[in-house]
Amino acid sequence: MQLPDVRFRVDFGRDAAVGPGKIALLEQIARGGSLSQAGRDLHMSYRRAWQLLQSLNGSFVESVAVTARGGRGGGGATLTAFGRQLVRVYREFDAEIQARAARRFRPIARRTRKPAGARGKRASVRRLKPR
Amino acid sequence: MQLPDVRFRVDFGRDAAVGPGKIALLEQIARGGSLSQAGRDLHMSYRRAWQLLQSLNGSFVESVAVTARGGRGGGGATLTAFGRQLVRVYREFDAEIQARAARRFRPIARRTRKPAGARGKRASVRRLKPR
DNA sequence: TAGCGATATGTTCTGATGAACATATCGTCG
DNA sequence: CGACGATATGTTCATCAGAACATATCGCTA
Repeated sequence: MQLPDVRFRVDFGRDAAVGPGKIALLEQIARGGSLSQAGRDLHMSYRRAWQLLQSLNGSFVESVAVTARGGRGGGGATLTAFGRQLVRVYREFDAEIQARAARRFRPIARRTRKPAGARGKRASVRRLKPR
Repeated sequence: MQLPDVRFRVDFGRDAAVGPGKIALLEQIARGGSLSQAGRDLHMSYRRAWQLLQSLNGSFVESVAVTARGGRGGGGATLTAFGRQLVRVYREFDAEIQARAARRFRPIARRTRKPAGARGKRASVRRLKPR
């Protein structure tokens, strides 16, 4: 019996929303100090990473990350205090939600259908979406 | 200051997931007793409604709704007890999440940027995405 | 038994999203 | 000053989900 996983995003009216992708990006920026590096780590194009950050910075009156061009290392990106707060709040909420979902959906989760041949017995491996 | 709205879906391993769309569909089925009618109400094609229901019924060991062809009215669809339970649990969880998000994200929500000209003062109306 | 309304399911078209590619620009350091 | 590494941003291409369209089928009812 595996626990349910809740994927969510928080909408702040009109055109301001935060979901798993943007938060993961911020976390990678915090870790590597670079937007392009974060993009590579998350297997997304630099353009996409840049767009997500643009969206975030445009969603709030305060930026979540600042970027620098040129200089030592060619540039870089750093989270602001507000950006770090956003990540923290999101992760706290995330943890809370997962825990509560596990309890609420227990009776439902135990009635999910097994993926065809998941019962101890190993069945013919069907490869789906072979990319 | 408008409250944040959390959109989420619950993943039960591999290929079983429930989100706002499927739940709304079940609610409409419960209301109208018809799959095609539910599709019209939710502005989705009958095909899509049918596929969502297929997906749901295939996700659990027990069906969430049963359908009938022919007969008085041409047929119909009805939620099972399990289907009603799923909707109930989801909605309870939903309400809980919205309430908790409102508290957690209060400091974030109050820093969202206004959609340009939302401050009492009416500014030049810029029409975005004129459809 | 013919007709109706709803379910069932295949096929095709289309719009949106992201990937991929291509440059331009910036500022420090050797 | 020239090169390097990272940000900044436009353009084009591929991919996929959903819409739209098209039938087939079922079984009560008139």
